[in-house]
Amino acid sequence: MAQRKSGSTTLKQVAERAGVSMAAVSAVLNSKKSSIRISPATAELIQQAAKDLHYVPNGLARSLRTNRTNNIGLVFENFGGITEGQFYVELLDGVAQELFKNKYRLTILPEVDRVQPINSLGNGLLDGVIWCKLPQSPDVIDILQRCPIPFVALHARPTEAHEAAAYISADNYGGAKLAVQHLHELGHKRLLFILETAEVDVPDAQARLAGFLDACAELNIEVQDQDIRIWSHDLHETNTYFHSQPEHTAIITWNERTAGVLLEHAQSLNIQVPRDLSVISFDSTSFSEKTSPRLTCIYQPIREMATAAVRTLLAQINGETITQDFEYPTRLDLRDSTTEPPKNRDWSSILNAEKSS
Amino acid sequence: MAQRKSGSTTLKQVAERAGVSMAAVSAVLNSKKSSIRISPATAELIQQAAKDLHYVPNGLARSLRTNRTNNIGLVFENFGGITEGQFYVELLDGVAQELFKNKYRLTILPEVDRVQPINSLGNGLLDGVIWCKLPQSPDVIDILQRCPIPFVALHARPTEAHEAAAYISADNYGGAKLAVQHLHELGHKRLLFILETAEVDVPDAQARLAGFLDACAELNIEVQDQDIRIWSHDLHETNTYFHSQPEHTAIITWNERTAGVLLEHAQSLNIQVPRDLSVISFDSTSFSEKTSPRLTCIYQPIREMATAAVRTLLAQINGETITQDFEYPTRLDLRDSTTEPPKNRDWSSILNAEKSS
DNA sequence: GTGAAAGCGCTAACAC
DNA sequence: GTGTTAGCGCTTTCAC
Repeated sequence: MAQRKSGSTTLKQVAERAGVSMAAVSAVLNSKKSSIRISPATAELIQQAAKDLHYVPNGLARSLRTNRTNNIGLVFENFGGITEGQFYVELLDGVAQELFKNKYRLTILPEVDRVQPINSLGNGLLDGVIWCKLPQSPDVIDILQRCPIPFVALHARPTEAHEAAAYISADNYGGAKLAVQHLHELGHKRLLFILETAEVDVPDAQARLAGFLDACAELNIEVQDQDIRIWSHDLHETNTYFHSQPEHTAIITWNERTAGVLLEHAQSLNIQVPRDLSVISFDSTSFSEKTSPRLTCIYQPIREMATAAVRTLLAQINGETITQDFEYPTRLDLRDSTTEPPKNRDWSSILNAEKSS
Repeated sequence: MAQRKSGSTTLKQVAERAGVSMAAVSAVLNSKKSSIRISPATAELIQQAAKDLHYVPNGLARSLRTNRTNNIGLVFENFGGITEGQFYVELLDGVAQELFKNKYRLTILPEVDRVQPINSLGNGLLDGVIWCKLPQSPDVIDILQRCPIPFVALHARPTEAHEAAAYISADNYGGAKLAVQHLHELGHKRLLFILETAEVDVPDAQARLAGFLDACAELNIEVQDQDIRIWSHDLHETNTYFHSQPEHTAIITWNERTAGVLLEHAQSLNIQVPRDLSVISFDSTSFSEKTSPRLTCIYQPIREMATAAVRTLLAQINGETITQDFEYPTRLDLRDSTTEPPKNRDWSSILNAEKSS
């Protein structure tokens, strides 16, 4: 056994020292509208005793009694894998700040056990849960319906278990459309749409893909099979791609990191963005100001969404049953990585120049 | 009052349904070497009853009883302000992964109340604490000595309250020296050392500054007052600096974000890095591969340090009283942002070219 | 106004 | 081997 927090003083000891009852101590220290009233003199006495003894209330016991923990859980599936980039920093920070402001603590949950999900969610430790990028699989719907505590899905879209949770999402469908429209207005006719292997199943991906396809259909942009790709970005996909001398004049990427990798590769191959190739990404955090060229992006308000998720959750915890969904609008953040399509792009001379250099 | 997790089944109900005692249920479900032994038949019966009732143990009650929460706290002072960049992502992810592997949960703590710090640390909710960038102020030392739970300081150096905690740090002193040596070997004689306003008081900053000064002294590099600056990077410090036509031929920055901002500004002013100016930064995460030019860095093993912090803490929690400190070596990661000092740098022509463009 | 006592759900020591 | 019971530390109802 380790040296434990066993030595700590209890409420009982404070009561004894002050010569009053436990109830009196509890009432004074919680300073709530209690049924009992304490004279200022004894209140002062109690305060002093508590101070003398360095009394600190045990949160476990209090929570057990009150059924309140002031602690909410945040689920990141794949936390370890995809935390690269500004997206998760802003999301996490947004959630944390809003929580702290309201005197709540934040617990990060590892992947929720799909077999015994309730073990993490229903064990009394959490007042509520925010689940990022909630997948739409049947087992998750099952979890939702059996979840005994308030639940908010962030960056996810309503499922069949719609009434069991509130959903906070960005208009990814509309965002993808904006991207296509922007490229269409610039004159692009052949687009590449890239998804990320690790996140191909998240709700945002499906929405963006749908938006891409619909916008292309509306604007008479032809879409072939090879115009939609799923990359892991750890193989030589990019090199292979460029050396296949593709017809695409513009690429829509999954996120800024993905775009960053692409920009790097392009640069090393002597491909100039946006002159030879336009690139547009999702998210639009401070990262997109740091790439060269700066990234044109579809913006989604990551931080606001995080704040909204917390507010919705806390409202639910406080008994408001409105499980209103929110879909945040996206917009185009124009920077320097998109322009008109190249007139006479000659892949071989571009790639040859690279070899000779 | 909200709809609460009150409806959940208790161990008692399971016992009743299985027709056995509570003790039997507890023993079976915890499957520990208990003093009591259960026949396989009744064990099966109990398992079934628990399953039928969707029983999930209440963690609050269990922790209250066992004095164990399987939850550790992570303190980020300034969490909101300085979370930009890869440093915190790697740190956080490193801590989280190692914790999850050991069946611990992670709670993020907002700024610890300096007046009543024990309220967050001694309230029974946490088995231990990791405090990032622990400052060396007297009140913090006081907190340390009164902290009732195991404590590890990450990215911090031993204070007077040395025996009260374990310290995990990188050799920032040596790292700063490496940076100066590298620049010295390239021929630089006038160096600028930049610190960050928000973090000028963290232990790493002091160590780096000391390393910088000592290395310069050893290598006969002159250091004047204006060669050490504290920037907030939200003003026009950089512009003012460059337009003052400084003599420095190389800059050592606080972190990659800082360096990134600097690179951007330089580029917009037509200053070419590293031809006109060498830049070297601390940290060396994946970010430094994405800048243009790629950043030469002093590497510190952020993730390993996070892992070590968790391991040390868990060891302490399990009763090992060794509060061994670790100082991780740093190294130079050579990339493209440093080279020999410019021979005849003409600020006016560089900055004029910018105006005309 | 104040104090005694019940009990949140669980575990572990101790009788059977 | 199995069941009974005493609390962990707190809040809150109910008599005084």
